[in-house]
Amino acid sequence: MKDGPDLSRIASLVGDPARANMLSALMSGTALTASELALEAGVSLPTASSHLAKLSEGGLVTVASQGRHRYYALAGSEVAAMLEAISGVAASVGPKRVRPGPRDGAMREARICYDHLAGEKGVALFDHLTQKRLLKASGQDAALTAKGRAWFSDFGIDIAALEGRRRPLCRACLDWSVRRSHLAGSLGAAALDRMFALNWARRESGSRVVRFTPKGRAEFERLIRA
Amino acid sequence: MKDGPDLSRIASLVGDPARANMLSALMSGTALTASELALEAGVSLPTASSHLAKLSEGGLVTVASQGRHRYYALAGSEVAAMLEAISGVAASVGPKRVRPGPRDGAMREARICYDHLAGEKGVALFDHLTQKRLLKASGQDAALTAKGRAWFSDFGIDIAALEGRRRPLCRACLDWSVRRSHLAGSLGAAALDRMFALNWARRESGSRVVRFTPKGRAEFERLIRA
DNA sequence: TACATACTTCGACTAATATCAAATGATATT
DNA sequence: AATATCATTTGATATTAGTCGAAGTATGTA
Repeated sequence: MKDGPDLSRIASLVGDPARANMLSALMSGTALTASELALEAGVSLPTASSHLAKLSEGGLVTVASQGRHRYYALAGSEVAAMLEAISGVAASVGPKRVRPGPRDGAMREARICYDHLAGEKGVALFDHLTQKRLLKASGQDAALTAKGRAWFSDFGIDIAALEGRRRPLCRACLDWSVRRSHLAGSLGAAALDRMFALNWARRESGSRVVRFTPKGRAEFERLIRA
Repeated sequence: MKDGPDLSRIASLVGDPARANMLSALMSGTALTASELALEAGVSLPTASSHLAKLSEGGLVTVASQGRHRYYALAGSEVAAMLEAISGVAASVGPKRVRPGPRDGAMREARICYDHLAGEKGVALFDHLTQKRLLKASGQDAALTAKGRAWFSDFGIDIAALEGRRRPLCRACLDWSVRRSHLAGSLGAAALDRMFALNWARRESGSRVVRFTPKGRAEFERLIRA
């Protein structure tokens, strides 16, 4: 039938285990060097380089040369959304999860999705926002209400500064672990940054896990109960 | 890192051109036989059969034997949503669309997405519903308001009958051609059925295109202007 | 200039898989 | 029963694509 865009070209890029591992690693939102990605994928440097060339050629990742390093990153939040969608199917038709190890538990509670908070914590925040009518979501689009702007200002986020940019302020991103939405967009990124700044949580190095401090957990609870 | 579910397993299933064509064809929502899918994919019957076995094994399609035919269909709306997400990336990083032929134009205006209406018409309906507060959408989830229930009843849809089933009533599905959401779920399917019953539109055989009649176009306009 | 680090390209090997013809199995029609 | 249709299985082939060692390029450091 040949309708629509070429599915298989994109899908086959994700279809190789080494490349899928690299993309998964890049879901952390941080740009990584070719060596780091090689390690992540468990392949040699030349192999990784070849894969990265394909991903780059295919438009799934971007590359930025900085000195003798080359930093690779996901090409955009659309790519991230696609990866989450595939993860969702993979989880549902699934590999009969043998045993959800402790790492999986932590990932499910809170993790980085590209550059914002995902997992149960992320979904809880999103639910609070929509329920209290601070955020009006419609499909993948979302918009702050007047009350919502005030709420985020109280939280210490300068919304006006974010609105200047090309990137949409609010976005709803579907969560593979919980099957519900969490807040993405520049506001989602800013919210996570703020939590890091407040020392509510910190990133676990070398993974997507976001680990909340006891104090942070309590403060977060208060935030979404208020 | 090996986190989350196995991306590459699912992606590689979509990554073969023959299989991708089959899945695209199944996006029409109708179940198709192995022979039809072989034709669609441009491969021999044995080859198609082998691909279908893989897709079935992988959980992307279901099969129902009926006499000497075996009808294949997408395993669920989750799979359909994933395919749309991949299409979205494919369209955006894109194949530099040479020339959007007439068929592409018709597909963009109105097409079947699994079993509901997609394209500009589908998005227009969804926008109307949320704007008039007939539907409350939050991420991928959506729910009818009281006003919304009345509205759909007026349109001739028995909502109570739909609610009995396991399938969610309302769902927001992201549209690759327009990059916005349209109405999915059992209600989305019922709405499209109703339009067919009212003779507002009919399917173009052998494609996903939904072609509106002049009368149907006018009635549809009135419906979402009211 | 010499040397080290980060990465890519080249070349050869290997493994995986898409492909179809022919045979087999299963179901309907006569 | 005999025959025709639809589909899967088998087996054999060919192409693709992932893999890494070795060599080459580019950038930073001594």
